[in-house]
Amino acid sequence: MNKVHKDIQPLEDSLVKYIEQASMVLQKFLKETLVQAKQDLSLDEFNILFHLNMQEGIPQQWIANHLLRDKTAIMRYIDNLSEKKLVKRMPDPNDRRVNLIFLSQRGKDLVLKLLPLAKNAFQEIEKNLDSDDLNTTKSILRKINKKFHP
Amino acid sequence: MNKVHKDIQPLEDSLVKYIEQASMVLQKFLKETLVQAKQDLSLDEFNILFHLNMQEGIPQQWIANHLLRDKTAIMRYIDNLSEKKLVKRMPDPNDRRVNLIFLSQRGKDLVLKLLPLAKNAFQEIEKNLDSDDLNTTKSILRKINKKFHP
DNA sequence: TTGAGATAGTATCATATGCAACTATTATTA
DNA sequence: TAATAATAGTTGCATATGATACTATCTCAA
Repeated sequence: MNKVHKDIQPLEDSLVKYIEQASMVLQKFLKETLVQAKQDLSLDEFNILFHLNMQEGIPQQWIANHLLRDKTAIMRYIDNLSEKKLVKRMPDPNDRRVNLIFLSQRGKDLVLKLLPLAKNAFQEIEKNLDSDDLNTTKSILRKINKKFHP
Repeated sequence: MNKVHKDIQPLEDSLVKYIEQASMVLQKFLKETLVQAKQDLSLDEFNILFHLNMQEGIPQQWIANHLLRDKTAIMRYIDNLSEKKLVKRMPDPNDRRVNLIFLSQRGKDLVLKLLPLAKNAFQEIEKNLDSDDLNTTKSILRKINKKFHP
């Protein structure tokens, strides 16, 4: 663990690497938060519930695009959430191919219960970081996201 | 897809969300780059090869810590890379529990071949982004990574 | 209006991944 | 020193995930 080739070192200091690392450590942190809250939910399921709290009646495919996941994965998450009576599928009257996903009352209650936890976790992440720098970071990441997922 | 609850909207604009998204779109982009290069390598395997090019003779556990993956995953990657004769395991003379991983000549050649591709991809990602802002972003992400993975 | 192609959701399969248990070895401490 | 704990690597198992192919429905153009 000694020899270091300097001409390759720059890849180590790359934005990509930092993003990947941050993504992983934050996922672990958020997973632990969910475990501590004793919720048997994956991060994606959690995410779906929060989306539904903002926008009810969205098609599975829309969720898949938004979360950048395969639609089969979304399908299974909705299956699980549905079994837990947290969401329900309703046929779209305008397009019979589509299921619109809605939160059940139980789902709404759960989101309201988890919201403070999520906010705490998010605040914990941004704590002690300069707010101008945070905005710069968000702006850069937004640009990257738009560029590669227009 | 119409009603939006404003009090929850802030979670949408969170740093975490941007990081997760960026991580996903960049992973997809880099995977495609690897596919186009006709290399049957996972991103993690690719990553391991690059690490080894900088620091030869590292234990599997060290790679696992550094890449934030389970050691069993690393084990399997090393198995694969080993079958492809890109790396070799050597017993650590100072600690007989440890395997030190080395690049083979074949592995070194492959890294040298892939290095320009990686650099291109990385430049493509950072293209048209203000370099001061990029540095700010890296700094913020470094702080987050250090905080959650000390 | 009809037929080709696109799209949403689903089922199936192969693979990837993480967890827990196990072995061999090393470190710690009583 | 002897006994206990910790660590690296491995194996097996359960689950997660993505690719593919399929059905039903819709869109669009000839």
